[in-house]
Amino acid sequence: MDSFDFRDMERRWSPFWERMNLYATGQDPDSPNFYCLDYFPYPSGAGLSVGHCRNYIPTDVISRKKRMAGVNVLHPMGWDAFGQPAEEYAIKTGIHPAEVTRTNTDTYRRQMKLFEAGYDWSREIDSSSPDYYRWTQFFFLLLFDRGLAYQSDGFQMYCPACRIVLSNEEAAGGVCWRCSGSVTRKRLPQWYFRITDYAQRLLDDLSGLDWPEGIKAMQRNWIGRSEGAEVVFPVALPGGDTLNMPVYTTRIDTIFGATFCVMAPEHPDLQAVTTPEKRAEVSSYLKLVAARSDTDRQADTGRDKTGVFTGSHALNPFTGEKIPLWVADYVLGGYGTAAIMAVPGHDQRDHDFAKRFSLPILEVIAPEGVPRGVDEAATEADGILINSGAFSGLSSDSARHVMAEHAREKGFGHPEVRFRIRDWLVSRQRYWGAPIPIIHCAKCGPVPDRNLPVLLPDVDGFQPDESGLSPLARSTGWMKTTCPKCGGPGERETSTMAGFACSSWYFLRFASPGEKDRPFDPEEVKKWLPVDMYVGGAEHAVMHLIYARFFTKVMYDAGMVDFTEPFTCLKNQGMLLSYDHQKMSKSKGNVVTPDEVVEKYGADALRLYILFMGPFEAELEWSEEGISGTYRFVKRIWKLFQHPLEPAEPNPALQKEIRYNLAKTVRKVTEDIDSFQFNTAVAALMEFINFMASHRESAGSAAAEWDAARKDVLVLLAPMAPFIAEELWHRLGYPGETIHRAQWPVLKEDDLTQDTVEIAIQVMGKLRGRMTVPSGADNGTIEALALSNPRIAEILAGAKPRRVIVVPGSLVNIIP
RNA sequence: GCCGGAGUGGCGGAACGGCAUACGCGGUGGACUCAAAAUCCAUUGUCCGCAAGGGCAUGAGGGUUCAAAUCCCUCCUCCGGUACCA
Repeated sequence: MDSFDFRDMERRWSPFWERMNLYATGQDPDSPNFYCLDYFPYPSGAGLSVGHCRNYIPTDVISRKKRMAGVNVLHPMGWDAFGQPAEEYAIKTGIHPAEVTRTNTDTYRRQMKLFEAGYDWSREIDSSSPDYYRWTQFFFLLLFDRGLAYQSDGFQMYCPACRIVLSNEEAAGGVCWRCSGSVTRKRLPQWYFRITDYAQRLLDDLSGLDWPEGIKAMQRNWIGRSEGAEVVFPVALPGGDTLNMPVYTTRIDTIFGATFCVMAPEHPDLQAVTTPEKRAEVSSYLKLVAARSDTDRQADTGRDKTGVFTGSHALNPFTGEKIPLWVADYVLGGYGTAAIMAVPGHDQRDHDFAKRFSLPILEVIAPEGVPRGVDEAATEADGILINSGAFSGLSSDSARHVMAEHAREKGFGHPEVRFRIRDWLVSRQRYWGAPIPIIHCAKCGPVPDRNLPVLLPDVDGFQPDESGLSPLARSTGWMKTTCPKCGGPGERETSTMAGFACSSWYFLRFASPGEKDRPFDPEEVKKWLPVDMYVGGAEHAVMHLIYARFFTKVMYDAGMVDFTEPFTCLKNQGMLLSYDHQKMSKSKGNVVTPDEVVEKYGADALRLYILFMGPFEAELEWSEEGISGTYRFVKRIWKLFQHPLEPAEPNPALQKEIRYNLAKTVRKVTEDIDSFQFNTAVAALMEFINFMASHRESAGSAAAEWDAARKDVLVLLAPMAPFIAEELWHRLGYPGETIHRAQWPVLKEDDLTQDTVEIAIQVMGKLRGRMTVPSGADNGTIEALALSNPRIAEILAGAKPRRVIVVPGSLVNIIP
């Protein structure tokens, strides 16, 4: 018996498969196509941990199984290579980010090959290469030409630790997505993509996607559609003029209870409405607000509200009453119209504010028709309108329609749908990104530079400085150019694009990665896209996934693709915690690498453990004992397959049992892999191997069945443990160059029928016995057999059962 | 607060109306060994019992059903997301 040596197998088969080009993209025109994609990884200096394997091993298993089922598979890998860490490292060490990136991608690729993640490496892409980023720039211009890219000067989210501006998605919760540090605001001119134009479509199309509910819910929440009304409140200005101040409300039904209005500190008309007497007080309040970070301002919703009276009054167009206009930072500058009507009786935030500053509180909604008083707290529930003039008696729901229409007729408002999502800030004052292909001309304004790629120049240092300008601004030779439109002097835009721009179209590039004259070949894209199976972590619920959906819809509108959603089916792998119950991190020193695991237990054991340890989506913990279990499993298979077949008298019962168990296993493993239940697929294989091991001495009495079982079980095992499957396939002399091109076993339904079945006997729902009956037995026979069972007869003690329920093939329940 | 997801042996988990605890880990006893590792065999929810057998167990409490971990209602805990969005 040969001893088990996984290193020997890995040394032999890895190069063998590479030589035969096993993972090449399928090209059979008669077969269906399947595009299986992993999230575009950023190649960090830390390399891969076993946590990443929870992404890459399952997609590899799916791809292998599809290939064996005769499907053309596209399963590519590439690098989201632009980004801050490489640049930070470059700043520290002076090594060019391109070189850092090359080192890191080499490591990633090597590690992926270590556990035999089977990618078509001939399609590898790198978003930091000019061959790629010229097309990222092309898409920038596509958006620019369609009026979807614009420059604007406003307050941005800014991470002081990373020294970089952030999009709203990247600054969710007032926290930087990369460093988790708190975010401040900075006023800088920036480039935006008009994703808000697509808000409704981004929302509507979610419903048709086979994505985790949680991710869809997060996107709906982020898009944040609300239906309400805009109402104009005229404000008498100190100089005698009138300013029309629109406010947005979802509760126009409460407008008779509006006792004051509030502007956000950022409101553009704040200075105009501030009376001379209040000027000093308002400006010192603005200073106070500016000194507070956004996190302070937003995180603690329970803190005492602050604000200052502007001295002006607004006219409630429904009541004709003049109500004071305040400025307060609980009203946000970036949402709605940056001004609100405050209804303290029916909005708790307004209630808090009114209490603090002794403003009047009115009750205008009676929930379930009964006023309940609003002195202590606001009643936010819907109800019947009271104290609301002609509208009294209406329900909140109908009042919202009636009153918004009323406002429209009278010309002081209209129904309005608003979204929470903001435009996507894409420019970054950083070196290591795709340059924005725009030339600024004093005469023509921003002009597209269509001479792509606009190459990243070499610069002396990559360090961003406090000027808020990109390091590219220091490369004056590069920056100074001529305007493509008028030929006059022009200056290049020195911002680069956020990495999320690169990853918003990469899935298209994989269809035809070598295209020279266009971002992709439409024929190839038609063949492969949308992505059939997209797998990655849940952290990109809003960010990458919403940006990529937006890009796809823009391309659809431009007639470049014929689908509106890029990812048909999405799955999120669960996080893998380390053995100390904490997230793996370099600083905690608890990172487990695939390198050390493969060295000790081999790639097959690692792959099986990652699949077996628990449900694909669940958060799980790495365990050294756990992997020793799958390592033992691999060795058990090895031993079983070394066992010689001793000739013996045929045993039909055993033959049948083997066929039955094999068919059961084929069905279970096939279904479980297809539905991402890898843990139970491995368990089913373990059970079958255990079954075979317990019958190995008598295998000769069912030689044909035994051999068929060995062959099929190897094929079932092949996607999950490719090395041992290949090794044993060759040793046993099964046909074909490789097991990985063997036919996936076909389920033999007939083998699943058995002569007899075991039936559980319950009395009053409690298990009291078992019996074996012919599998075709009808309900009457089963009932009679159950009642005549001695143990059951004893329990019933001669009593005639009131009712008997028979579940064919499973159980019988007797109610005495 | 709101939105998602989850609570099952000592542990990871399986079963998602029909025999709870598959599979694995760990534990215990044994075989092999001078010994250990590796391997193999047996056993392993809990309580009562010598045993046969029985009682109790899927976060808590109700309900539907012949039958509930699974469906419905109320509540608790944990994880993730989000939060002054008018």
